[in-house]
Amino acid sequence: MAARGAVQAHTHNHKACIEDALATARELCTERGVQLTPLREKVLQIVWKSHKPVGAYDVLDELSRSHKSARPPTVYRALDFLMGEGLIHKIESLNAYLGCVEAGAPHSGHFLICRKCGATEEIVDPKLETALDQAAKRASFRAERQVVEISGLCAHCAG
Amino acid sequence: MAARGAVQAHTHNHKACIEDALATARELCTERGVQLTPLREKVLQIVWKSHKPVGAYDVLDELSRSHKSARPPTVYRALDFLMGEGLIHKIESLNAYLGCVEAGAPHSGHFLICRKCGATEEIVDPKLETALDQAAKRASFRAERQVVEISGLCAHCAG
DNA sequence: GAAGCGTTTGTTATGTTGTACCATCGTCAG
DNA sequence: CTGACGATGGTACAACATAACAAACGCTTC
Repeated sequence: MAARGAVQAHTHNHKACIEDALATARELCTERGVQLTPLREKVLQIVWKSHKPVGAYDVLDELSRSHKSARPPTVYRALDFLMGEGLIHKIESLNAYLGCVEAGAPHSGHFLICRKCGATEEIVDPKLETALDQAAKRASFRAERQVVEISGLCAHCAG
Repeated sequence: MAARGAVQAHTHNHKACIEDALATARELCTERGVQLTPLREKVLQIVWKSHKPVGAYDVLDELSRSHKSARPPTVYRALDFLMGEGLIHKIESLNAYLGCVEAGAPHSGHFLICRKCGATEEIVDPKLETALDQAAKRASFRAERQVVEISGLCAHCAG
């Protein structure tokens, strides 16, 4: 199995990566007694097609090929479900969605977004978690959700 | 003068706070040889009316009172200018804009957003900066911009 | 003061992202 | 059977943002 949390978008076996994500999603939904319907699974698959965040309307375009009746609410409902189950994240600075590499563990994701190639890596970094918690604590703030999106150039594009 | 970087939205003298921000903006623009026109200054003032992020269309509504010809591009151009000069920040998770408490020092802002009262505090935390830089570095990523938006409950609303 | 230029603003239209709302359909418990 | 619930179908619209071009303004130069 591919290492999680440190996926190298430019070098890994992506087919296995998608399969892995879908299998994990199926397991989690079964455990939780929620329905990963064909529609939802298809949307999850579309989001996982690359390691680049994908817009809701791009999902819609792709989804329309197999689900002619798909409309914006169709997509947003599926995306909301998937986010609720922690299977995807929304990248706020791009208004786009990305498969979660740590599905099952409830968390806000932290992302490195390459502005050149678009590849976006979800990082899991305990030190960063701690620093964020501490920063909130110092301000007497009760943190519930963290949006951390660092954009710049990935190792590949920075050359 | 109010402490910067640790403004307590529920307790401070906000009139002085706005005046201070506008004065700083005027100085900076003069130094830089860019024009803080009446329109731009008015938009800056509107954004600073509270410590809550304000949407572009809310700015438009308010701006329309004095500038009848104001349209969406009017507002977005002013907001773009103000962001370019580092006088305001965009809160990506809310699609809204907030006055910058550290105008003059180029930086990505880090924010604590109360989901109950909406008050949003820009924090300046060197440890957090370092943790973010380190996280990017560990992934061989060349960071250019950081979006850090922590939402939850402020000290006031958490009781 | 007229011509040329860059910056700012006016103006219309449109593109992109996201939701409200109600109808329909299937499944399952009572 | 029927009522409740979750999922999907479908229409319309709200909210956020930009493209493209015209007009006005200040400045310099001749």
